Amino acid sequence: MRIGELAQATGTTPRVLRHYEDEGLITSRRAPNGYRIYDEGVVVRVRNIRHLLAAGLTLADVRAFVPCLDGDVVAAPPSGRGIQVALDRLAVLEERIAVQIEARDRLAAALRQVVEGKIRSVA
Amino acid sequence: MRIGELAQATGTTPRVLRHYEDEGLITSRRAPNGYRIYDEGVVVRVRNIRHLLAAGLTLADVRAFVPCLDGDVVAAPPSGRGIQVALDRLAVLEERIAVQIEARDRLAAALRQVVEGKIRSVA
DNA sequence: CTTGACCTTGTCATTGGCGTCATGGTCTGA
DNA sequence: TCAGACCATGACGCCAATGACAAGGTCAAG
Repeated sequence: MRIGELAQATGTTPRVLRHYEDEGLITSRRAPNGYRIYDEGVVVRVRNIRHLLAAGLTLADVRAFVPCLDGDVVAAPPSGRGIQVALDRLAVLEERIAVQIEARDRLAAALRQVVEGKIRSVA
Repeated sequence: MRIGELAQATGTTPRVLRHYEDEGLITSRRAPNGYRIYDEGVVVRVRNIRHLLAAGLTLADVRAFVPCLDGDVVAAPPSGRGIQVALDRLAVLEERIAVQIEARDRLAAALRQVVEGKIRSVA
């Protein structure tokens, strides 16, 4: 299949697929005219990449999963290194969430005070 | 006071303060030699900016608070527009947090499955 | 007079995953 | 044979708040 078809099949864009290739996450053969040609299996591979991204990993993280991207990510477990990367990323996510929650609470608290002050001053 | 002193007094850097000035959040007089000169009050102002940033607002958001940055942010309530901006930003924060939590849960769930699979296959 | 600590403006780099041109080759159907 | 749909590479834009330079002026102390 060609890049446009793969894009449609995976809900992405040609731009995205070329980017993944630049990043070494997928590969392609070339037709005589230079067009990229993909095997059917790449569909699963791209979907797995999208799953990992949706789970909060970065493309760099995903590279650690390259060896097992062609199967079901869950069924075909990643290497120990892949798991380690995932655990690290999980920690990063937790940290980011904690920071944002703190920020939200600060903002909400300040806002509450302000609004209450306004209410009191009006009442 | 000069920029270096203000930076120290507010726990920032000269770079940051010039940026805030470019963004119209603080002002300064100039000494004959071109150096920026700040009033004491600017210290509070910068601290308030930092508070708002720490609360997850952007510099653009902070601009809506400019009129009330010289007092205690909580004691001197912002304009209705300021409150609206803060509320909008709060919604953005909530949304971002929700997305990240979802991502974290997905990753954690996938990881749990993988690890359990590994354990079962070993046991 | 010189070192060195301070200040000035201006500009590029960073982080991430793409979107969006710009420019040009390739192929297909009417 | 010509439009129009597809493909190629390459490079800049974005969002945000700085960090990190470069190249230069200013001033106090030794």
